[in-house]
Amino acid sequence: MHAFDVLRDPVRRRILELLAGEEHPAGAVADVIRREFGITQAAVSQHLKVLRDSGFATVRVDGARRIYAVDPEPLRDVDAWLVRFRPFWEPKLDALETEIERGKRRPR
Amino acid sequence: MHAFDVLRDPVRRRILELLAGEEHPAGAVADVIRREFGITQAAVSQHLKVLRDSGFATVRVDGARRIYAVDPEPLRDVDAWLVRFRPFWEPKLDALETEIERGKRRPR
DNA sequence: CTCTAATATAAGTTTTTCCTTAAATCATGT
DNA sequence: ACATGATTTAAGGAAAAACTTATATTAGAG
Repeated sequence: MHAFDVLRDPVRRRILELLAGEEHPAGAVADVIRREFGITQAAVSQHLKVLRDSGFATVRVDGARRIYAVDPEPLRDVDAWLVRFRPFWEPKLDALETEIERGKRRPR
Repeated sequence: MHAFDVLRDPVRRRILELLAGEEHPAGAVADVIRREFGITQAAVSQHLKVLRDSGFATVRVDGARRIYAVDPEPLRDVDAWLVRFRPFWEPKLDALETEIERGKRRPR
Protein backbone atom coordinates (compact mmCIF):
# COMPACT_ATOMS: atom_id res chain seq x y z
CA MET A 1 0.00 0.00 0.00
CA HIS A 2 1.49 3.29 -1.07
CA ALA A 3 2.14 6.00 1.49
CA PHE A 4 -0.34 8.35 -0.16
CA ASP A 5 -3.07 5.72 -0.01
CA VAL A 6 -2.58 5.62 3.73
CA LEU A 7 -2.48 9.37 4.23
CA ARG A 8 -5.56 9.87 2.18
CA ASP A 9 -7.83 9.03 5.10
CA PRO A 10 -8.45 11.89 7.54
CA VAL A 11 -8.81 9.52 10.49
CA ARG A 12 -5.40 8.04 9.82
CA ARG A 13 -3.85 11.48 9.45
CA ARG A 14 -5.35 12.48 12.79
CA ILE A 15 -4.02 9.34 14.44
CA LEU A 16 -0.55 10.14 13.13
CA GLU A 17 -0.83 13.66 14.51
CA LEU A 18 -1.70 12.22 17.91
CA LEU A 19 1.21 9.84 17.79
CA ALA A 20 3.58 12.54 16.59
CA GLY A 21 3.49 14.15 20.02
CA GLU A 22 4.02 10.96 21.97
CA GLU A 23 3.16 7.29 21.92
CA HIS A 24 -0.33 6.22 23.03
CA PRO A 25 -2.13 2.98 23.82
CA ALA A 26 -4.74 1.94 21.26
CA GLY A 27 -7.54 2.73 23.68
CA ALA A 28 -6.46 6.33 24.15
CA VAL A 29 -6.31 6.81 20.38
CA ALA A 30 -9.73 5.22 20.02
CA ASP A 31 -11.23 7.55 22.64
CA VAL A 32 -10.06 10.68 20.86
CA ILE A 33 -11.03 9.48 17.40
CA ARG A 34 -14.40 8.20 18.54
CA ARG A 35 -15.12 11.59 20.05
CA GLU A 36 -13.87 13.57 17.04
CA PHE A 37 -15.17 11.41 14.18
CA GLY A 38 -17.99 9.44 15.74
CA ILE A 39 -16.82 6.04 14.57
CA THR A 40 -16.52 2.82 16.56
CA GLN A 41 -13.53 1.39 18.38
CA ALA A 42 -13.39 -1.43 15.82
CA ALA A 43 -13.03 1.06 13.00
CA VAL A 44 -10.18 2.78 14.80
CA SER A 45 -8.49 -0.56 15.32
CA GLN A 46 -8.73 -1.22 11.59
CA HIS A 47 -7.07 2.11 10.87
CA LEU A 48 -4.32 1.25 13.32
CA LYS A 49 -3.82 -1.99 11.45
CA VAL A 50 -3.40 -0.10 8.19
CA LEU A 51 -0.84 2.16 9.81
CA ARG A 52 1.03 -0.87 11.15
CA ASP A 53 0.95 -2.81 7.90
CA SER A 54 2.11 0.15 5.87
CA GLY A 55 4.99 0.97 8.18
CA PHE A 56 3.67 4.26 9.57
CA ALA A 57 3.35 2.98 13.12
CA THR A 58 5.01 0.52 15.45
CA VAL A 59 3.40 -1.32 18.35
CA ARG A 60 4.80 -2.34 21.67
CA VAL A 61 2.86 -4.73 23.88
CA ASP A 62 2.42 -3.70 27.50
CA GLY A 63 0.24 -6.22 29.31
CA ALA A 64 -3.18 -6.09 27.75
CA ARG A 65 -2.34 -2.75 26.14
CA ARG A 66 -0.78 -2.04 22.75
CA ILE A 67 1.30 1.10 22.72
CA TYR A 68 1.49 2.79 19.31
CA ALA A 69 4.20 5.13 18.09
CA VAL A 70 5.08 6.83 14.80
CA ASP A 71 7.51 5.19 12.45
CA PRO A 72 8.58 8.07 10.23
CA GLU A 73 10.02 6.15 7.29
CA PRO A 74 7.06 6.35 4.89
CA LEU A 75 6.56 10.01 5.75
CA ARG A 76 10.12 10.55 4.73
CA ASP A 77 9.30 9.04 1.35
CA VAL A 78 6.49 11.53 0.95
CA ASP A 79 8.86 14.31 1.88
CA ALA A 80 11.28 13.03 -0.73
CA TRP A 81 8.58 13.03 -3.40
CA LEU A 82 7.75 16.62 -2.58
CA VAL A 83 11.32 17.71 -3.14
CA ARG A 84 10.84 18.31 -6.83
CA PHE A 85 8.06 20.82 -6.16
CA ARG A 86 9.72 22.70 -3.38
CA PRO A 87 11.55 25.07 -5.75
CA PHE A 88 8.11 26.44 -6.64
CA TRP A 89 7.68 28.05 -3.25
CA GLU A 90 11.12 28.11 -1.65
CA PRO A 91 13.34 31.09 -2.29
CA LYS A 92 16.63 30.44 -3.99
CA LEU A 93 19.40 29.34 -1.68
CA ASP A 94 22.54 31.43 -1.50
CA ALA A 95 25.96 29.85 -1.17
CA LEU A 96 26.11 29.71 2.64
CA GLU A 97 22.65 28.26 2.94
CA THR A 98 23.51 25.70 0.31
CA GLU A 99 26.46 24.55 2.37
CA ILE A 100 24.36 24.17 5.46
CA GLU A 101 21.61 22.40 3.57
CA ARG A 102 24.19 20.02 2.23
CA GLY A 103 25.41 19.33 5.75
CA LYS A 104 21.91 18.63 6.93
CA ARG A 105 21.34 16.13 4.19
CA ARG A 106 24.55 14.25 4.90
CA PRO A 107 24.23 13.56 8.60
CA ARG A 108 27.13 12.27 10.63
CA MET B 1 -11.36 17.61 -2.06
CA HIS B 2 -8.41 17.32 0.26
CA ALA B 3 -4.89 17.47 -1.15
CA PHE B 4 -4.14 13.92 -0.04
CA ASP B 5 -7.22 12.60 -1.83
CA VAL B 6 -5.80 14.06 -5.01
CA LEU B 7 -2.29 12.77 -4.49
CA ARG B 8 -3.49 9.32 -3.67
CA ASP B 9 -3.87 8.41 -7.34
CA PRO B 10 -0.63 7.34 -9.05
CA VAL B 11 -1.74 8.73 -12.40
CA ARG B 12 -2.29 12.15 -10.90
CA ARG B 13 1.06 12.03 -9.16
CA ARG B 14 2.72 11.15 -12.44
CA ILE B 15 0.97 14.01 -14.21
CA LEU B 16 2.24 16.40 -11.56
CA GLU B 17 5.75 15.08 -12.03
CA LEU B 18 5.47 15.76 -15.74
CA LEU B 19 4.19 19.26 -15.15
CA ALA B 20 6.85 19.95 -12.53
CA GLY B 21 9.49 20.06 -15.24
CA GLU B 22 7.55 22.32 -17.57
CA GLU B 23 4.04 23.03 -18.75
CA HIS B 24 2.44 20.69 -21.29
CA PRO B 25 -0.66 20.62 -23.47
CA ALA B 26 -3.30 18.09 -22.40
CA GLY B 27 -2.56 15.92 -25.41
CA ALA B 28 1.11 15.54 -24.54
CA VAL B 29 0.20 14.53 -21.01
CA ALA B 30 -2.34 12.06 -22.33
CA ASP B 31 0.22 10.48 -24.66
CA VAL B 32 2.68 9.81 -21.86
CA ILE B 33 0.08 8.54 -19.42
CA ARG B 34 -1.63 6.38 -21.98
CA ARG B 35 1.69 4.76 -22.77
CA GLU B 36 2.71 4.30 -19.13
CA PHE B 37 -0.62 3.31 -17.59
CA GLY B 38 -2.63 2.01 -20.52
CA ILE B 39 -5.70 4.14 -19.90
CA THR B 40 -7.74 6.18 -22.36
CA GLN B 41 -7.58 9.86 -23.24
CA ALA B 42 -10.92 10.40 -21.53
CA ALA B 43 -9.55 9.03 -18.28
CA VAL B 44 -6.55 11.33 -18.45
CA SER B 45 -8.84 14.28 -19.11
CA GLN B 46 -10.81 13.37 -16.01
CA HIS B 47 -7.65 13.34 -13.93
CA LEU B 48 -6.69 16.73 -15.33
CA LYS B 49 -10.07 17.99 -14.26
CA VAL B 50 -9.48 16.78 -10.72
CA LEU B 51 -6.12 18.54 -10.68
CA ARG B 52 -7.74 21.73 -11.93
CA ASP B 53 -10.66 21.63 -9.52
CA SER B 54 -8.45 20.93 -6.55
CA GLY B 55 -6.01 23.72 -7.35
CA PHE B 56 -3.01 21.58 -8.27
CA ALA B 57 -2.91 22.71 -11.88
CA THR B 58 -3.74 25.76 -13.93
CA VAL B 59 -4.79 25.82 -17.58
CA ARG B 60 -4.04 28.32 -20.26
CA VAL B 61 -5.91 28.16 -23.55
CA ASP B 62 -3.80 28.28 -26.70
CA GLY B 63 -5.95 27.84 -29.76
CA ALA B 64 -7.45 24.40 -29.65
CA ARG B 65 -4.88 23.36 -27.04
CA ARG B 66 -5.06 23.58 -23.27
CA ILE B 67 -1.68 24.10 -21.67
CA TYR B 68 -1.40 22.73 -18.15
CA ALA B 69 1.05 23.85 -15.46
CA VAL B 70 1.60 23.10 -11.79
CA ASP B 71 0.03 25.31 -9.19
CA PRO B 72 2.07 24.53 -6.08
CA GLU B 73 -0.28 25.83 -3.40
CA PRO B 74 -1.86 22.54 -2.29
CA LEU B 75 1.52 20.85 -2.34
CA ARG B 76 2.68 23.51 0.02
CA ASP B 77 -0.13 22.54 2.37
CA VAL B 78 1.07 18.97 2.29
CA ASP B 79 4.56 20.16 3.04
CA ALA B 80 3.20 22.15 5.96
CA TRP B 81 1.40 19.11 7.34
CA LEU B 82 4.61 17.13 7.20
CA VAL B 83 6.44 19.71 9.28
CA ARG B 84 5.45 18.11 12.54
CA PHE B 85 7.07 14.83 11.57
CA ARG B 86 10.27 16.23 10.18
CA PRO B 87 11.99 16.29 13.58
CA PHE B 88 11.85 12.49 13.44
CA TRP B 89 14.40 12.32 10.67
CA GLU B 90 16.05 15.74 10.53
CA PRO B 91 19.05 16.40 12.73
CA LYS B 92 18.73 19.15 15.28
CA LEU B 93 19.37 22.63 13.99
CA ASP B 94 22.10 24.69 15.57
CA ALA B 95 21.76 28.42 16.16
CA LEU B 96 23.11 29.63 12.82
CA GLU B 97 21.02 27.19 10.86
CA THR B 98 17.98 28.23 12.86
CA GLU B 99 18.52 31.84 11.89
CA ILE B 100 18.79 30.97 8.24
CA GLU B 101 15.78 28.68 8.38
CA ARG B 102 13.84 31.48 9.96
CA GLY B 103 14.84 33.80 7.15
CA LYS B 104 13.76 31.27 4.57
CA ARG B 105 10.32 30.95 6.09
CA ARG B 106 9.78 34.69 6.19
CA PRO B 107 10.60 35.63 2.60
CA ARG B 108 11.17 39.12 1.20
C1' DC C 1 -19.78 26.45 -43.72
C1' DT C 2 -17.87 21.94 -43.11
C1' DC C 3 -14.28 18.89 -41.71
C1' DT C 4 -10.91 17.61 -38.49
C1' DA C 5 -8.06 17.79 -34.42
C1' DA C 6 -7.91 18.54 -29.52
C1' DT C 7 -10.20 18.18 -25.50
C1' DA C 8 -14.01 17.72 -22.24
C1' DT C 9 -18.26 15.64 -20.43
C1' DA C 10 -22.00 11.99 -19.70
C1' DA C 11 -23.58 7.58 -18.40
C1' DG C 12 -22.81 3.26 -16.74
C1' DT C 13 -19.87 -0.57 -14.55
C1' DT C 14 -16.42 -2.56 -11.62
C1' DT C 15 -13.40 -2.22 -7.82
C1' DT C 16 -12.01 -0.42 -3.62
C1' DT C 17 -12.60 1.72 0.81
C1' DC C 18 -14.56 2.39 5.10
C1' DC C 19 -17.92 1.51 8.24
C1' DT C 20 -20.96 -1.50 11.32
C1' DT C 21 -22.09 -5.51 14.30
C1' DA C 22 -20.60 -9.70 16.12
C1' DA C 23 -17.22 -12.82 17.58
C1' DA C 24 -12.37 -14.09 18.81
C1' DT C 25 -7.90 -13.26 21.62
C1' DC C 26 -5.34 -12.57 25.35
C1' DA C 27 -3.67 -10.71 29.85
C1' DT C 28 -4.93 -9.82 34.62
C1' DG C 29 -7.33 -9.65 39.11
C1' DT C 30 -10.20 -12.40 42.15
C1' DA D 1 -10.83 -21.37 36.61
C1' DC D 2 -13.71 -17.22 35.53
C1' DA D 3 -14.93 -12.76 34.67
C1' DT D 4 -13.40 -8.46 32.86
C1' DG D 5 -11.00 -5.13 30.19
C1' DA D 6 -8.35 -4.04 26.05
C1' DT D 7 -7.88 -4.96 21.51
C1' DT D 8 -8.09 -7.35 17.06
C1' DT D 9 -10.37 -9.92 13.42
C1' DA D 10 -14.34 -11.46 10.40
C1' DA D 11 -18.25 -10.74 7.49
C1' DG D 12 -21.15 -8.04 5.04
C1' DG D 13 -23.05 -3.73 3.12
C1' DA D 14 -23.05 1.16 1.46
C1' DA D 15 -20.62 4.74 -0.67
C1' DA D 16 -16.90 6.54 -3.38
C1' DA D 17 -13.31 6.24 -7.05
C1' DA D 18 -11.62 5.28 -11.41
C1' DC D 19 -12.23 3.12 -15.55
C1' DT D 20 -14.70 2.49 -20.37
C1' DT D 21 -17.40 3.85 -24.48
C1' DA D 22 -19.98 7.24 -26.60
C1' DT D 23 -21.07 11.97 -27.33
C1' DA D 24 -20.46 17.05 -27.04
C1' DT D 25 -17.71 21.27 -27.59
C1' DT D 26 -14.63 24.35 -29.62
C1' DA D 27 -10.86 26.26 -32.76
C1' DG D 28 -8.81 26.54 -36.98
C1' DA D 29 -7.98 24.92 -41.92
C1' DG D 30 -9.74 24.79 -46.35
